[in-house]
Formats: sequence, C-alpha cells, structure tokens
Amino acid sequence: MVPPLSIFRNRLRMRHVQLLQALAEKGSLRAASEMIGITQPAATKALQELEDMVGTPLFVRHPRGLEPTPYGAAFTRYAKTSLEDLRALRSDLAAMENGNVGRVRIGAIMAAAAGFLTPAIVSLSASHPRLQLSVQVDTSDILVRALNDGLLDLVIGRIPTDWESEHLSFQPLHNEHLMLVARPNHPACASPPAERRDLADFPWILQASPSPMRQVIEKTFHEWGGVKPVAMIETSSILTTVSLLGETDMVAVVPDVVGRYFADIGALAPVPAPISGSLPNYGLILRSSRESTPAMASVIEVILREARAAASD
Amino acid sequence: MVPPLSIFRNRLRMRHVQLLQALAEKGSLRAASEMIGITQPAATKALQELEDMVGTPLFVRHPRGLEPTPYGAAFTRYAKTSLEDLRALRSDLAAMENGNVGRVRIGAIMAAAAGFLTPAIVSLSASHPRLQLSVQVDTSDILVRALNDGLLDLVIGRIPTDWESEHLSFQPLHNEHLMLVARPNHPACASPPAERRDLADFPWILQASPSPMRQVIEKTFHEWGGVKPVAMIETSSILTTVSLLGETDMVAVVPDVVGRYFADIGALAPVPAPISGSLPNYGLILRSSRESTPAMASVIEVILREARAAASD
DNA sequence: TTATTGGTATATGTTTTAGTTATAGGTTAT
DNA sequence: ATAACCTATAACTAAAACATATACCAATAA
Repeated sequence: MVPPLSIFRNRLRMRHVQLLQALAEKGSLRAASEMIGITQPAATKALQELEDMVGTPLFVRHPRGLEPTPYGAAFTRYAKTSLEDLRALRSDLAAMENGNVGRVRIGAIMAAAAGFLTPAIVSLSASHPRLQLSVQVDTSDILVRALNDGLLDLVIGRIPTDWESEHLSFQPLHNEHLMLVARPNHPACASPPAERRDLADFPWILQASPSPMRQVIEKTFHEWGGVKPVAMIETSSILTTVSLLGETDMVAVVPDVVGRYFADIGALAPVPAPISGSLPNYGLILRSSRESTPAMASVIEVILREARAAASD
Repeated sequence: MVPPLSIFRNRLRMRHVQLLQALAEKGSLRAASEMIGITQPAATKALQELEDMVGTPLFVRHPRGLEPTPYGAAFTRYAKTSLEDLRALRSDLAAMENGNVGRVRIGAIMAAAAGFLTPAIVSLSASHPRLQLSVQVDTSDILVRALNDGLLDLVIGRIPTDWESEHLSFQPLHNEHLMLVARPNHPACASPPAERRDLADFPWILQASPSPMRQVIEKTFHEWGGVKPVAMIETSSILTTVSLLGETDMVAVVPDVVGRYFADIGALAPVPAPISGSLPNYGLILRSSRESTPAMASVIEVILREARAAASD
C-alpha cells in the first residue's frame, strides 16, 4: 500500500533526493555517500528511511553494489527531475539578479529618444536578450505623471517646475538645444535670413502647453520683441509634425538632434533663427521611494553609460 | 549573489517547498502554517531560512499578509511543480503496485486528437491493456503551461512563440492545415463560391487569442483585404463549435482533419475559401529535464509510429 | 480616541533527526 | 585463506525543527 502524499511531503528530505540521484549514478552506497559528502552509514540509514517511507524495497543489495527495483527506478527518475528543476530555478534566480529577465517601461522625451536612448536600447538588447523593454515618447509632464502613477519605471526628461518633486530623484544627463525647422525650400530658409518678426506670419507647431520646452519658447518670443505667431498647433507627435511641415508652410520647434536628423535625410530644413532660451538639463528621473529591480538597474547603468558617451562626442 | 547549487541541495527541505506553495495559495504565514500543520513561528523561521538561503527577500510583509517578490514568485513556481511531480511519483508507485504499467497524461491539440492520436490510443490499449491514459484536448498555450507545471507528461502541439522553450524538447511530427466550415446548406457553401469579403458578414468562431492558430487567421484576414468579421466568438471546444454551427449561420475555422471528419458524417460542410497562412508543424513536446517512465516510453513509441503512418498516407 | 482584529517576529526550552565513529558481517576474487 | 569490496548496526553528539508564550505592529471598528 503506497502511503498518502502527506507522508512523502513530510518525511522526504533533499538529502534523500540527492542520495537517490547519486546512487543511480554510482551504483553503490559507498561511492554515493562520498559523492554527496556524507559517510556510508548515514547513506545506509537514509536509504532505509526512504524504503520505510514507500513501504517497499527500492534497491536490491548485491555484494558488489545496489540495483534499483522498478520502484527505485521510478523514485530515481523523480530525484533527477527534481534536482534538474532546482538547477533551473537557481539559474533563473541568477538571471533575475543580473537583470537579465524582466520588463522595464521607459518614458523618454523626444530629444532623448532620438539621442542616446537608441544606442542604449541596442546595447541592452545585445547584452540582456531576455529583457523586455517598452518605450513611451511624450512630453515631460505626461511622463512624470505616468511615472508617479506607476505606469512607467523610469523617465528621461525634466521634472516640471510645478511638480511635487519630493518623491522623485533626478540625475542630470544632457542638455537639449532647440532648433526651428520647416519644409525644404520654405521661404524662411532662404538666405539672407528672414527677419525674426516675419516668422510670426507662419503657423507654428509647438509642444502642448505645460511642457518645459514651451516655456522657453514663450520667452524667446518675448525676446524677439513681443512676437506672437498668428496660429499655433500643439502636438508632441513627431510623425504629425513632420507630415504637417511637409504639406504646409508651417515652422516647428524641435530638439536639435531631431531636427538635424530630418534635415540630414532631406525631409526638413533648418530655419536660420536661433532659439536662445536655455532649457534646463534633462536627466534620469526615478521614484525615490521605489527600489530598483535588477532589470531596472541594468537599464539605468546602460543609459548612464550611453549618455556619457554621447556627451563626450 | 545567488549561492551555488550545493547550498540549495543541502539546506532546502520539503517543508520549505511545501510552505512556499501554501504561502502562494493562502497569502499569509498564519494560514499557510495552519495548512501544512505547523505553528506560525515555525513558518516564520522556515521562510527566514529560505530568504537567508537565497540571500534576498522572497516576500514583502504587509500588515495584512505577504506578497511575493519576483524572486519569491520564481521559487514558488518551482515549489508547485516540484510538489506536482511528487504527486505524479506517488501515483506512479501506486499504479505499479496494482500491477499496472503506469499512468500517462497526454495533452493534444485538436488536430492531433482527431488525427493520429486515435489510432495510437487504440494500438496502445491493445498492446498495453493495463496502461492508464488520460487525454486533455486544448490549445497549445494551455497544454504547454500544464506540461510545465507537471500536470501533463507529454503534449502534442506547438511551443508558443513567446514561451521560454529552453526547458522543453520539441520533435516535429505533422503539419496542420486549416479549413473553414459551416452548417450544411449554409449560404456560403453554395456554388459558385461566395466572395471572401461576404464571409465577414457571418459571425466567426475562433480559438482563444494567444494560440498559434489564431495568429494565422489574423494574417488571413489581412490578406483578404482587411476583412474583419462583424462578430467573433472564442472557444476551443469542438463540441461548442459544432453545436453552434448547427444552430446558426456562423462559420468556424478548424483543423482540416476535424473539418473533414464532420463533413463526412454530414454534420458540417466545408466553405470553399482556403485559409492560406501556414501553421508551423506541430509535434511532440516533452520536459527536457524529465526522464521518461517506461509507460511514457511506450506511449511515445506508438505515437511516433502512428504519426509516421499517418504522414505516409 | 481606543480597543480589537489579523497579522509577523522573537525567546526559550524540548524533542527529533542527521550525522559521526567504531565495529560487525557478508561475497567474491586472488 | 585472506584481501578487497560491499552493507548494516550501535552508540553517541551536534544540530535542527518545533511548540509555547509573548511581544509587536498596522489597520479597522467602536
């Protein structure tokens, strides 16, 4: 009569499991006991306990060693898979500790997404192939709110001036310059440079209102002598921006990395009118209350490295 | 730093494993300790030992109970499969004691169940009358999870694309074609063949979402020019499918072996609109850590033989 | 505010168990 | 016969598992 499951659960020890595996491999109690680092009497006793547990012999004793009975063979199979699973668990835990598995949700402002975030992601997917990354590009105010709500794990951006920043940590990474762009052959791109005031005659595309970038632009307008564009469209989508620019005479303010990229491929052209206002540095924003998961730690490490590399260019 | 395997092997006790499983189920040390028949202080100590062993917290203590950390969740998964394996061992031992060869739990996708699995079972019950077989028919994603949890011994299906496949072995057996069926005399079955787009007017019956078959169907819709059925019902039960089809004007996507079977007996009729997308081959999936029992080996042998025979038809 | 409830952690002492050394005993091969 | 292999038992020790009693903490109900 095979005993109930609880007998196994209560009396079975890992030592037993180990012994069975060693026994199957070595074929003798002596060798098996040596293999798992106990003395031979202890091994004998452990085997007896097992047999007592099952209620039937697991090995037949020969003068030269032991041979498993069918019951012993079944139990040995269990021992092998159990140890194999344990090995797999350990390697899973190790992978988790190295930040090799897990999901990290990154929020980034456009300048970062077009800048060092791309090489950072490339590097991460090579070094941590099992890591799942998601990236949301938006303005800082949206991203910080999402971070605060637990929808993101880390943000590359700025902390909005009106934000309760006590729960956030900030580490500056990079500065962002703005530039003015329009479609190729746009009148404002002709030389000699257009009068600044005339630029107000074109509709402008700007980022939505509470974003830090927007404040700088308002200041620039002021410096230009109270320029007020006739019309403004607000969007933080680069796709919308580029396609609108292509079809119209609008001008747009974009991060310089983004503007240069589209200028290089000929989709847009720079407007020769420098935006002077200086934007505060953007950087890495984390929730200070929350401890980093290993996966997050890996991501942060690579982001910092790539940001430094980009800065030294 | 995750400790070496020997630490786990030496210090892990079945009590720990049991506790983890109980903890995952109950969510508090009190309830878990009661469940496994020890006092709460003993449970606290056992959990501390586990955390000391791994070197990192496995559960975060809340005032109202415990919540697993990612590490705790990983360890809990191990605990569950380990206990499930132990249960399987006990039932194997019991089967052997009754003179049976053993018990094999098979999981199969519908195409296999309607195909070569039937002759395989017939053959097995003739050659091994004392073999206990259980067959679960479901979608691959469900079956593979069950296999991984130790609830099944072997699966005939596909490894889902997003699955960590390193602990599984796969041996391709057969390919699966899909066909579209409806009730006899369904308007879509009339000749000349209906326009594909018109098929979207009928409600469709499909398998639930993450299954591999489903992905092919989405692709087919796309190829048909963005066809989107007005309504979709998700089920993986063939019984539901057939009876729904009989009572309504719905159409369903089923494996061709299944469709032909029901067409032959006059219960359903094929809809003349080929599903083009090719499904990856399905095959035999095993847990690679696990050694086959003699019973499993017999089953595998017959399955492979019947699959070959079916392929050569 | 103050109990009360529902939970976790610690201290202490006892029992159980795991493991040791020392020794006995049995087969086979030389 | 006698080494050279094995396994089994006994007696003892160190370690661990576990229970009881108690402290403590946070949320909730009165």
